[in-house]
Amino acid sequence: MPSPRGKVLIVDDEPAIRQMVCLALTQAGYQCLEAADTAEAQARIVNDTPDLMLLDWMLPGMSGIDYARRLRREKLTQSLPIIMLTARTEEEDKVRGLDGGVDDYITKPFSTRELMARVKALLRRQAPLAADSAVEVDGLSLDPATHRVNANGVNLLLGPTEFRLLHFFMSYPERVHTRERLLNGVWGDNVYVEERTVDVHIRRLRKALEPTAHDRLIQTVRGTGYRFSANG
Amino acid sequence: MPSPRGKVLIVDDEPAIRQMVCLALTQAGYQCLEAADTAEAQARIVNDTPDLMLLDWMLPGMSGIDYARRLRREKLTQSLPIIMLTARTEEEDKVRGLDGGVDDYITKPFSTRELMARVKALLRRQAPLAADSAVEVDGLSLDPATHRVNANGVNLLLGPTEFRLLHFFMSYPERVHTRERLLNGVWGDNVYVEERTVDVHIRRLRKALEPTAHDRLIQTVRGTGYRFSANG
DNA sequence: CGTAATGGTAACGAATTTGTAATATTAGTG
DNA sequence: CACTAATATTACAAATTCGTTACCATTACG
Repeated sequence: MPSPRGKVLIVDDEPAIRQMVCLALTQAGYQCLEAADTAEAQARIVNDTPDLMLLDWMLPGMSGIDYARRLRREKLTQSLPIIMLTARTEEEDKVRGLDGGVDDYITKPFSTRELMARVKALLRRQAPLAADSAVEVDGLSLDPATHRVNANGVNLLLGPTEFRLLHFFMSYPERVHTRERLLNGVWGDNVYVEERTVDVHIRRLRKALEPTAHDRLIQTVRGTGYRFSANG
Repeated sequence: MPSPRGKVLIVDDEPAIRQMVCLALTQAGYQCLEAADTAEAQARIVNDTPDLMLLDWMLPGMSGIDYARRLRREKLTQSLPIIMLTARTEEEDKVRGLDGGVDDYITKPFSTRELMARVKALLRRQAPLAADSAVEVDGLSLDPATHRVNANGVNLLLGPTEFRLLHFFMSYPERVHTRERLLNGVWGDNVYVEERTVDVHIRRLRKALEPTAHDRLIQTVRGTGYRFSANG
């Protein structure tokens, strides 16, 4: 099952299109919000703070271009990524000149694959860059760029979750983390997993660190959670 | 007044488009060259050595795609970054399969903002890999200039995609590359191809490197992607 | 025009990973 | 020293990820 990646608002007066787009978005792991006109869109923006907007060029009342312009003027929506949906029948020249600060265009009819690619690309461009600098504690080093863990020169092999868990620990050492905090930081915010599952992955991480005795860095804080610390 | 950042050649038979693009490029500090067809383009390339080319998909005489292919075969233009301008009215399926010798695609209508972003991104990204210098790792050498791969003195035969894939790997060794990253770097941005396709080409590259056991350099990083590394 | 390359996708099985439950062990407390 | 709550460990089935092959479409080339 895909994990949530972001909220996308589709603004289009045709229910069929909204439905199709939403289905594709949902299957790709995005949360989908719908609006049939600019008034609804405005409400969605205020209440649900979408991460990206798909905006139809033609809308009843106010045109998509005019709406995009207005959004660019408002502080709240100034940096909201917008992908404009244009109909092929529109004159290309018309659309071209009316660039209202839109980030990308998609021309109908479009394939869901193309739509997904553009949504993904735009969201990534927007997302803050993940700090992937290497961390090192007490002879144990982890490098996100090469995805390698090294203990006193020996290469250690970790599973994906153990790798993320260790990365989290090494990024925030010397601090007690509750299981809930670990679940949020390592598994993701909206993931439902039993808290006991953390214990199991702690076990797996410890076992992986055993060969070089670095499992001592992971300490149990009874009644609270776990801590990663170089000090006994 | 912005300082010159590079020479960009726009090849399009519509004067209006050339003019619009050139205006935007000039304002952004690039030097702009124009060509209405492939003959003019050829002259510009020889005389002015542009750093990047914007190439219309449809041109009188020879199509942009065919021209791009030819450029890829010529030594002089082999590594000239190309952004293809495609009209959405073209069948999408046609465009999709077309050889990835092209570095990026932009679909008309496009915003000048998008165009600038892609030009900038491509020029910046091109810098490190643009060097035609040969790469060598652990007895395996690849020479972009002669388009040859050599393993312990034995000449290896790779398909075009496998060659680019290996080139990318050897240019950025040790780092993990997600499938998405590989698609962007090897196939070109904005090309809609399934991520699993990467697996297949990894397989083909591995098979090609098997005779000299250099397939060991390509490592799977489960849950993330692939890595090219001389270290176990 | 036919034949060989080449490229992308689907599909199936193998290997790995993951979450949960069941069981064992430990630490804290009176 | 027992008793309890919290954590550790193990086992296992479900889910995911990857390797591999086969297949079809397209292109290059004789």
